Amino acid sequence: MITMKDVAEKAGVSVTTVSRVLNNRGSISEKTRKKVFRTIEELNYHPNEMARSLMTKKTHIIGLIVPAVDHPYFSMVVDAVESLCASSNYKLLLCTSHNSSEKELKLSAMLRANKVDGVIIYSQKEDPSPYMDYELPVVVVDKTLPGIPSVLSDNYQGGSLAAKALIESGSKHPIIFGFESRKNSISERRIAGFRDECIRNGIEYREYIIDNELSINTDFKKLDFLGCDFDDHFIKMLDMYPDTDGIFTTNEILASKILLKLEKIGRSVPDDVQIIGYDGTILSELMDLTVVSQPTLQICSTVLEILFKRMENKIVPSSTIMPVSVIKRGSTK
Amino acid sequence: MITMKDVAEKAGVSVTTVSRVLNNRGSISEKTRKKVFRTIEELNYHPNEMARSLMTKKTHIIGLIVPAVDHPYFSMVVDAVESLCASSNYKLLLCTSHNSSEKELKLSAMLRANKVDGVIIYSQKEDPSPYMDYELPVVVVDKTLPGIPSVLSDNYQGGSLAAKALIESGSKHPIIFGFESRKNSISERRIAGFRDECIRNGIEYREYIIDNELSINTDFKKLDFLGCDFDDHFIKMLDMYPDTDGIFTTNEILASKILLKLEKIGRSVPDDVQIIGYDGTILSELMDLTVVSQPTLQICSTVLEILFKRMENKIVPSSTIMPVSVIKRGSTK
DNA sequence: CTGAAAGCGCTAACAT
DNA sequence: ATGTTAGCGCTTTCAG
Repeated sequence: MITMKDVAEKAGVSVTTVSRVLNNRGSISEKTRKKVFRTIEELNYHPNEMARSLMTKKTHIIGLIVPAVDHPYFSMVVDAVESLCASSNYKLLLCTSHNSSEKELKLSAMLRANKVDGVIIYSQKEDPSPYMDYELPVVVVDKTLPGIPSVLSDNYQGGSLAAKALIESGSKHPIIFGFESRKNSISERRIAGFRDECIRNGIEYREYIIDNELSINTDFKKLDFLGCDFDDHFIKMLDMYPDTDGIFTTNEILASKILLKLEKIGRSVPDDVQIIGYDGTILSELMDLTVVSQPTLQICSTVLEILFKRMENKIVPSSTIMPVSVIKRGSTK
Repeated sequence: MITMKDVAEKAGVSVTTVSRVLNNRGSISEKTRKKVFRTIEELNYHPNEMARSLMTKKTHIIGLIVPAVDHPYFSMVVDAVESLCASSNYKLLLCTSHNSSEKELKLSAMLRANKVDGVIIYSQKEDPSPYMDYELPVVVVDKTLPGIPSVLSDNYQGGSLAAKALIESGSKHPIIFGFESRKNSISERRIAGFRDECIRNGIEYREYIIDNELSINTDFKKLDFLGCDFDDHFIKMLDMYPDTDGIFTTNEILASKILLKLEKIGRSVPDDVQIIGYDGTILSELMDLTVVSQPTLQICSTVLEILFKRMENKIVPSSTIMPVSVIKRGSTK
């Protein structure tokens, strides 16, 4: 392995000079600069960023913890964060927590040990204490954690917009179908928004919520919970509320499943039943699904903006809420 | 920031001893070990992995370059690689090349500078020379590059299986619809397999290939090429071949678009026209699409296996081909 | 069983 | 304009 020392010796200068040439610091005669660059070429030398980091105490690496990458929404998030990092000359160390709070803790410790410059977490934790004396700038997303800056989209508004969209396009008996309503979760806010909007419009509020420890993200591929799979739950719901003519789900995957299932049992979408999902990834586009769309790119760029500010010890908002919007497609009238 | 020196001083031992305790090397009296661990706790000390890497010359980081994360197939890949890395105690530095050969080059140089232990590339390059004197172990995926170990799925077989599936379920006039047939590309192999299988079965080979510099991955969200969008091309194809009763596309996104489009223009799937896509991500599952499915997890684990071997300077196969299979769903009979 | 000293590859005062 | 020296936080001989 070629080091700066090798270059210095071969070029007949000191390592400091080589360092100066490379970092464009101080003043160097054009002659030595040329010579150094030539030797660098000849030796095919590449500076060691790790060694540099050890001195500068900056790795230019951002750590990102998401529940899974293999999920349309988070793949969008990861893509956005990576692109934004790259354009600010940062690199991305990517971790998946698989919705495990313990894994998240281990990963954040690992990121600290690896001296990343900042961390973004789609957190599972309810307890902020591990991040209080964490030493590293952190931003949590899709959740508020006391004392930690957070960025969320307006989930309450999302639920409300969904109800409004359904009602405005003629649904008399809308229902929300989904899972997980832990206090303070994003699902819970979406549900609340939906409920309140129904009530405001004088429409009976209906829900079919599968209260499950496994959230959608853990096992979104199976969608199999409490020993009872999606089909069973869905049929059960239709039995309970046979006059259902509008369904809101707190994510797109479930909405897609429902779309398919309804067609299979001979109920037409959107004429018979309307569907509105949540997220706004490529999936909803390809399925022609009406959705509440999150401004993912803007969310991520806000997150990074805040993280970068925190890295410079600037004051940042303790919480930032981004507005959502409805994208109307073929699953609603 | 707490360093080993702080721990050593407070515990009244040398840094060597602290290092030994941490790495479980040499022999340490139970008493000092206890004392050191206690001090570490008290001081909330966390070893600096960067500094350690500088000595050990191992970062335990793997670099991965994919065209995009925001794509169902690659999000699956990234998820698989990350999980496999994590279970081998490696971390993942994720990069996107956006199908640019120059970006790929810059990224691979960056990864080398950051002293990752190995690199996995979904490469865009035709020229292997940058990776010949790269110093780092590399594995390329979905492409062969002379002199660089590669892992691919059997794209020819995939095309052939697609044709076979279509023909066996009654298609008399199958066609392949897609883009990019650059020599040696994976699409080209899929097309070749499809063509040969048609010929073997005495069926007229038909294709509608949009030969485009922009590959599917670059702009898969728009699917808009040569100033002519998907709809135009698709309608043009149906005009050219009105008796089409089976369509094979070299990816799932296109297949999904086609599925929707056919329904819109009143042609029923699979009764009127059958569709078979390629990849086998969550998308095909949700769209109830028959596909040629890649064994993504196995591919990724093979890639890592080879990479780890290369990192130990073991001999590895120059190329490994994995078999694909058809998953039958609702878009074929 | 423990410590002193050297050094990983680089940057940053401080000289000259 | 350039070199000398002293580290960054850690591991690793080599002594004792």
